[in-house]
Amino acid sequence: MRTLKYALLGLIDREPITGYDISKEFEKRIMANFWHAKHSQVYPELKRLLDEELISFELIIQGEKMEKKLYTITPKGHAEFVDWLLQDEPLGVTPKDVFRLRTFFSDFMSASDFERHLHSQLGKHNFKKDYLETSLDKSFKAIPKYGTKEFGDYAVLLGAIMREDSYIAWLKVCLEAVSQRE
Amino acid sequence: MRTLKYALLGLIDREPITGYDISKEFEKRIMANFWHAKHSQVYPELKRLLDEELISFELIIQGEKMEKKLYTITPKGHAEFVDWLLQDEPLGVTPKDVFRLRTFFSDFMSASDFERHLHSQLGKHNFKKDYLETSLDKSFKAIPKYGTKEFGDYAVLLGAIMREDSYIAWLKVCLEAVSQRE
DNA sequence: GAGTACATGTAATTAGTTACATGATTGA
DNA sequence: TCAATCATGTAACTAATTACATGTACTC
Repeated sequence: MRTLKYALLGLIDREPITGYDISKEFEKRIMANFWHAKHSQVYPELKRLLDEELISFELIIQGEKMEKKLYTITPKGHAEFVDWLLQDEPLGVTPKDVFRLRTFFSDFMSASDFERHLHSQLGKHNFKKDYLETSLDKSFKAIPKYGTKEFGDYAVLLGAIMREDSYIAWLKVCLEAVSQRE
Repeated sequence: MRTLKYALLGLIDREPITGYDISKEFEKRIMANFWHAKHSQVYPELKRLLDEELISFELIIQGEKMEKKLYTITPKGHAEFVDWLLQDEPLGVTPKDVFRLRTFFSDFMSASDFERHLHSQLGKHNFKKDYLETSLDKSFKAIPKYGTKEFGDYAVLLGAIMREDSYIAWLKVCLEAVSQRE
């Protein structure tokens, strides 16, 4: 389906960007909440998009001689991106989740081992939720208007928080059920 | 990380099962809510587990001459599985989500195109949620006790419903925000 | 001067998908 | 007898990760 292709085209369409900054976006910025790719996947894909004439770049010299490539989308690239954006896809496969897999097999664990697992997960998801909520509060004083980049940022960040909330609620229900065994 | 290996070992540890039934479990049964693999990935992995002596099989003749392989876990396989089960892993990467990706880029769409997308997603997730809720109601009259296979089934099914609820709630918030633009 | 972040790539391997391939059984 | 499902596999390809590889710039 080449989804990475469209993730890159969209990012570059937002504003000119380097491969390094694209990788950072996937690793720790807002996009990390719904897509990811290592730099070793990003650079070859950028080369491919260049070959397909969907993007172009300008060489920038940073400091004395360090080169960086600032990528810009071409009209052809923009057209392909918007075309993809409007497509309606069937619901994809449910995402894989190792912790749910462990939960499915929880009858092979003692109750105390499973409780330990649940507390550990709860801690991690609470931490992540707090981080996301702080990001939201810092970045948005009000709900951005639809049609702006900020709206996209806001919507996916809110979605990520709601996803964490739901995961945390599920973990608590599991904890409750385990602790109420006789 | 070879997670598929442990998914297979766990399933086989639950009760002896054929490769065909494992594939069905990943494609449309309860495991599909948190893991998946095509039969073309399952069969080679089963062969590998055989080589590693973690599982063994018994040939069953179905009808006149159709052969099927009923896999059983070995003591070595059980030990490796339980060892994996107790391990605590860091939170993995956030799952990829194409619809969230499209939402992130929603400023490249007209409001009506984005609304159409949201309604389409809403329909799909509502359908899935209804299906999951029906499954839960049909299979469980009461909350199963911890320590049974049924508890694992129940916990992950409940988690899947909560995940759908949360996704639906997010889609509704987005719809609200788009329709309230001036 | 040392450590961290910036910046860009390739190579080897593992994971996963799509397509190819074959044949038996069951129920309408 | 026809279609759906049962049942098992391999081949070719795409996607993604881990490891290798190199060098610059900035801050303390």
